[in-house]
Amino acid sequence: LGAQENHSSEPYRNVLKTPLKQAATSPLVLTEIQPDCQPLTTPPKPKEILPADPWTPTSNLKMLISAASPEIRSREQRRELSNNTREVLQPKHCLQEHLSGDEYEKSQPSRKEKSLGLLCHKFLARYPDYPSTAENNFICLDEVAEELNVERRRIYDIVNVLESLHMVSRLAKNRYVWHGRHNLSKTLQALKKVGEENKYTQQIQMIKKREYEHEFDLDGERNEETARSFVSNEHSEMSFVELPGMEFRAASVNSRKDKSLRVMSQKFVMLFLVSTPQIVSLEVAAKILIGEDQLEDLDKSKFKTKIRRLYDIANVLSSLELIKKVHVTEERGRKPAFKWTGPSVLPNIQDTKFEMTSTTCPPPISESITSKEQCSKNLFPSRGKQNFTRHPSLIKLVRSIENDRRMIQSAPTSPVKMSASSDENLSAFPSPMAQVPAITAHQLEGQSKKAKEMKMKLSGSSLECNLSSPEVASKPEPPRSAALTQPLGVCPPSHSSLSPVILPHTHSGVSYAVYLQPSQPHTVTTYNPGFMLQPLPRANVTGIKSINSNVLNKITTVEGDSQAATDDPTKSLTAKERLPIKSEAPSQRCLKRSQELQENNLIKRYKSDEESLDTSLTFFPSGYLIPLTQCTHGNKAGFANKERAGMCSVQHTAYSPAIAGVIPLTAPELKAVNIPAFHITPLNIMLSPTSIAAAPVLSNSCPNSSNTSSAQNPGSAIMNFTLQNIGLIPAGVHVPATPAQHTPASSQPGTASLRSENVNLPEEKPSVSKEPQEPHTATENFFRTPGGPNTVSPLSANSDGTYRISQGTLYIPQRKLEVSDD
DNA sequence: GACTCCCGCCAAAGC
DNA sequence: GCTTTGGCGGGAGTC
Repeated sequence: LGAQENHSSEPYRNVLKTPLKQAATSPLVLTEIQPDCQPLTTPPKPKEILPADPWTPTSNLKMLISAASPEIRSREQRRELSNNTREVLQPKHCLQEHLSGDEYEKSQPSRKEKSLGLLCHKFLARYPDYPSTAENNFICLDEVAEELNVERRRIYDIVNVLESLHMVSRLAKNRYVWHGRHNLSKTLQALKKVGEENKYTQQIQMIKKREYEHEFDLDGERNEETARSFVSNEHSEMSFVELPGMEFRAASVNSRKDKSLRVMSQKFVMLFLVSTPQIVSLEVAAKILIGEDQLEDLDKSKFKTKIRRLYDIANVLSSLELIKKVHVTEERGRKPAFKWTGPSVLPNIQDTKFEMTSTTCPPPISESITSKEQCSKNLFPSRGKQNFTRHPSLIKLVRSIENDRRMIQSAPTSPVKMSASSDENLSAFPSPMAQVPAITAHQLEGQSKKAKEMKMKLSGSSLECNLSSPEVASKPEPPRSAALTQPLGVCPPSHSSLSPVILPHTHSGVSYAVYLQPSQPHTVTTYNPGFMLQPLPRANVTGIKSINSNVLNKITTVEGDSQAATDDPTKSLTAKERLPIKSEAPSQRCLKRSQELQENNLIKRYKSDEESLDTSLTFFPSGYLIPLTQCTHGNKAGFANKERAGMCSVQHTAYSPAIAGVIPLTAPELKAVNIPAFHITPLNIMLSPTSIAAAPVLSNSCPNSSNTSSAQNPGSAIMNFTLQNIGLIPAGVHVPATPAQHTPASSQPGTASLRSENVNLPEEKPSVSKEPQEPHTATENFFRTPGGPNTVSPLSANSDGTYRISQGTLYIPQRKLEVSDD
């Protein structure tokens, strides 16, 4: 068939392009004016023209686009041309015979002229973006293929991608219906949501992390944790995301769904929608798609095939002007990538509403999960299978999150008003879409929701900490003390005047984030030995946030688009969720490499990325919140109660969506990673009593925290005393706390003392404790000397009343900061 | 030599 | 059993 098609179409093609090759207008213009084009006239003999006037790609492009327009030729005319094609077939053959091989070759349209993108342009030119229902929007593949002079196979490529966006839908054999862009916004919203739920952001980060580690892998070892993640998702797959009323009925859709161009297209789009900036390299996309297939698919041929398909998809998406090709320059050179240029997909309004209110009055759970089910069909077909990025240890966390969520939602003070008018998604995804297994969707939702809740709370409680987020920054600044009354605290994602630094525990599991005064050098901690993390400018902070997206990305420039970075303010909030994937198996090697990278102009690159990432939110501003995450560390035992569990869940979600912070890690696993963003130099970290503000954040849930509700220890007392003294909590208000991190401060700007201790380490009093202790939990590991597991480094009191962190390791979500000695 | 991606084989699904 | 779909990868054109 293909041979026949080619055989007959080539002459036709020539007939079409000949009269148009002299068009002077640009392709785009031609596309616009096609409706006014006159019917094709009899083309001059190619023979006469070719020698003297060789076609240029541009002219051919113009010609082909124009030729493809349905307005140019009426159906009768097309039929006539088709007939003419047969008539001229013989002459063409004669031409071929008369022309030399080279000449005939030249007479053929160039490769570019036959590109899928161009073909798609022609295809799209046939139909209005927003067709009226009254119109006859049927598409007959045979007809289209004939009219566009291409094999039907090529039309399938286009249609499949269009199907993924619900711009067309299959009606019957060889027959489709054109929907145009009517469903596009809904589709994109659905895709974005599914993408978020599917943790594509984390997957991207994971891929980048792997790249990073591989690139600098000294011994060639594969990151076991990462590999395991891939394996665990070996059979993970995601089915086609449908919109109500547009479900696929053909068995073929499902039978080949796993590798369908449709599904691939949707996934590809999802990557853009969840990325910040919305630039996705083919390599990363291919790896993610492969990762969802099978681990063994990582072989080169499969990879190449995936890349081919992505090019196919990208060409169509480019024609739709949803993406645009760019290049990202990394350490290893230039890489092809695409930038999203389509419409901004606003956050799910329902979710937004939920975010805004759920902290105190979440909506009924059934309502909140509805859209999830509706927007994705069989997102996770196999409940037993794990999501791509979901580490096994996440399962428990997710469940606890859900339990907590349910509990919260069932609370008597939880009436949530859902704005019907704004809830487009609900109406957008009615019951027909409710095919997503509720549990997982719910779990995922719980995670994302909690993250959002945290964000909202933070934005409201952490003052102006989020300068890079206009929306957040503009919010009224609540009393500082209010932060303490809130169950959760979130680290402001970006540079702020108050940099969270310490997280003292409370018996209820609430820790506190202490922010460094803006005037203070945003020194967070030090890296041993003799290194210190130097604060980076805001842009750099952003870079830090995404050590994944930046450092790991190693993107230095984005060619072809000076505005590579997204600056859509609407993404600010969601960006908070896009925390880098937790370093699952960070190694010292990474740290070294980080330093190397640092020396290799990373800072400079961050600067170059400043613009592009300007609005990106980070969870690691220069003065930092030190989350004591360990909710899952060890287990559920850490969840002394649901409340705590919930808090922890939220924390995890907020600080490190995905697996970050939730995977039980051994001390060795808690090695530093993603450090490259910091400049490390020796320094003490101290906090001035007058320069700190505290916000409650999730506390750690020590596995052995059964005694967390026990009488307060000195650490708690000191913490309360300190908080009261600095006005962070009203006198009389007592924040029960387990002996944990405290926030002693000094008046010495630029330095801060940190303390960390575990409830189970009574000997580690908040004030002074120099007895090394084997870290048992993540919290303990927060301050651990690099020397070994038996070298917990508690704070030590200075003579001036400040506290000092001795050499050790400070863990921040997803990354470790080595604390050096004085 | 790497990047792009057209082309069409051929198998699965549909009818 | 024929037709429709569409996965797939060779290999050519382009950079």
